[in-house]
Amino acid sequence: MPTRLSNYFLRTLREDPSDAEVTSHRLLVRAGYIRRQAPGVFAWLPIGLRVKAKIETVVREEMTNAGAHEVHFPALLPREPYELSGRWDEYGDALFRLQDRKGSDMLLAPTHEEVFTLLVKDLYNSYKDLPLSIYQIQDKYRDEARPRAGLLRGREFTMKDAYSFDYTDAGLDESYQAQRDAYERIFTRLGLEYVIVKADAGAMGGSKSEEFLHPTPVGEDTFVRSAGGYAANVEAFTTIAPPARDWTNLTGAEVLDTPDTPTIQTLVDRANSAHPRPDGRAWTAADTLKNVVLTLMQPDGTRELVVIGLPGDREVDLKRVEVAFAPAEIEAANETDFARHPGLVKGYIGPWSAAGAVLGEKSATGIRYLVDPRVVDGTGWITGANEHGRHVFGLVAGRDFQADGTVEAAEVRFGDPAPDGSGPVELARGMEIGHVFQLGRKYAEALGLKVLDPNGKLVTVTMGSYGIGVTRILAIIAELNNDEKGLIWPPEVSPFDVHVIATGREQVVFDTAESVALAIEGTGRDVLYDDRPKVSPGVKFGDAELIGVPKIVIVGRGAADGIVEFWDRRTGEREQVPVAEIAARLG
RNA sequence: CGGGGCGUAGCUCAGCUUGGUAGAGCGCUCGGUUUGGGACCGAGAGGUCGCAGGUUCGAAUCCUGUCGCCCCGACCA
Repeated sequence: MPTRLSNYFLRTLREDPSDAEVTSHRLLVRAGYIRRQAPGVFAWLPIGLRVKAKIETVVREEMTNAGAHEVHFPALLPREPYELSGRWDEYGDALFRLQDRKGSDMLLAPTHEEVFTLLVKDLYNSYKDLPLSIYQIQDKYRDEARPRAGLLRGREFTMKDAYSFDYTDAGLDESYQAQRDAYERIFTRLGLEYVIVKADAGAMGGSKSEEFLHPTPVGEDTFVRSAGGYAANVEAFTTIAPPARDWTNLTGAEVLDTPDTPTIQTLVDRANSAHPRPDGRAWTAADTLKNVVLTLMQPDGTRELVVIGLPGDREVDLKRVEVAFAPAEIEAANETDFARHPGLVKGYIGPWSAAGAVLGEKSATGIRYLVDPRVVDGTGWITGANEHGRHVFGLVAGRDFQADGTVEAAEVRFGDPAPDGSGPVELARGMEIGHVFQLGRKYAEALGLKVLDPNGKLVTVTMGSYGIGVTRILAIIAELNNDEKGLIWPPEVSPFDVHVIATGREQVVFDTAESVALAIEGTGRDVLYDDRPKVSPGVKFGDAELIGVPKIVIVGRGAADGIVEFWDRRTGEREQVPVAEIAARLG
């Protein structure tokens, strides 16, 4: 039977909801697909559920094609597995934690690596059982600091998460590739533009990781790409270190007075006026070495000071720093930190002073000192002399100071060279719609998942994890497919295939509409039939446009003559069609 | 966590500056008319003005506190 609007649980709103800003959120609420329950938490109404199911169908079909089997875990889980993997602590405030009546800690899962691993451990113990790929479509919970943009960034969201289990690295590569291929098919079928970028494996652990980003200015990920085909999340971008230089002909370092120069700009100005370069070229920010003091807060509560040295024309990219020091949290050093290290003179910090090394694990302060990869041996810098109002000029890396290592902390800029030599990169914004990871043995090791290999040896299983944000995809599709009147669904995900409208008061209209709806349904299509009596045509047309089913059939004034109208929601074109031909006309 | 905005009927909002019996449009109910672009007439139902305290003869309105929501930023495997 067609779904009849007269008794469907659907209520459209005439006006935009006041708490919805972004288009997808606004339209999905207004057209009766979802309702907000709490910040970042939404209820799904029947028509919304249909769209969600359509997307899930595409995902399921491609998971099946990739050889993965569907399972379903609870969202509510005990603490223990997450304690064993370390994520109970590492996940921090983003984890929804709760206790049962006995006081046992539980959580609402942000992802399910641990329990999938334990399930396989329970049931499998031979290499003959592998490879294995299993997946679920489940709601995930993350207590985001600031949920926003409706479904695009919620605290509860539906995700397809798949996990692969292999006993060899080559097997993992194959399983990973199968999921990656499936993702390409899924996004292609859904008509979603995507870019595959190298990603940081982050706190998930593991090695190889790629993100599927949908390029959009409202995306919250920044990625870089080169004309030569390199693509990476900025968090995963690696800087090419220039070759080390010979310093034998460089003059010695010299401490000079530079009063009132606490910032790079004031320093460059003062250097040019008071201490011009011998070769006549002006000093620039790139000649200075900026030293930023940060505090690392480890999950176990330990606090460490670290100083990062980078060219003065580069800003620190906090996201990249976070990645570099994960899972530690980064904070700016506070007054207490400076008070504890009188050797650091705020505004004039450098790795060296007339008295010797100031930064580095073997220095007077013992503070770990990491530098940007561009700070190679033989490069000379203007940097703080650890005396108020004084800088050291011509301080040469490798000769005058030693760093404890390099760190990817500097911002990535337009024109920076791609690490694979494929040319300069440009920056763009994208929204993460999928993520594939080679987890390796982190979880299997922590939870003891081993199998006997062909030689009878116990080996730790290697895993992959693969996520797709189902509800986020739904929101992006809505974001991409609409006009000022409402939604316009792509056929593959539309809640219904055809929307039949009966408009008029004569019985023949409703009789005709009824038979047309049934006839169309008879061809295997889902039909939404607006059979509401006493609702004016304007309202029905408006609702149809808002709801966004791409194909609309209007049964009205031509009904008595056996004529109905086909209305293409996307183009707005209308066409008179004899009743007998309408089902065929729908293609 | 920092900055900004907003809490009044189911929805969207006015009223607050300058204190005096709670408003509009839409939606909803009943009766009637109307039916190809959000119709009309008549009669209705519906609100602890976010919450608490204070000032006052009297508070939606002024003061203090508090809670919540939205937006920007920070944060975001």
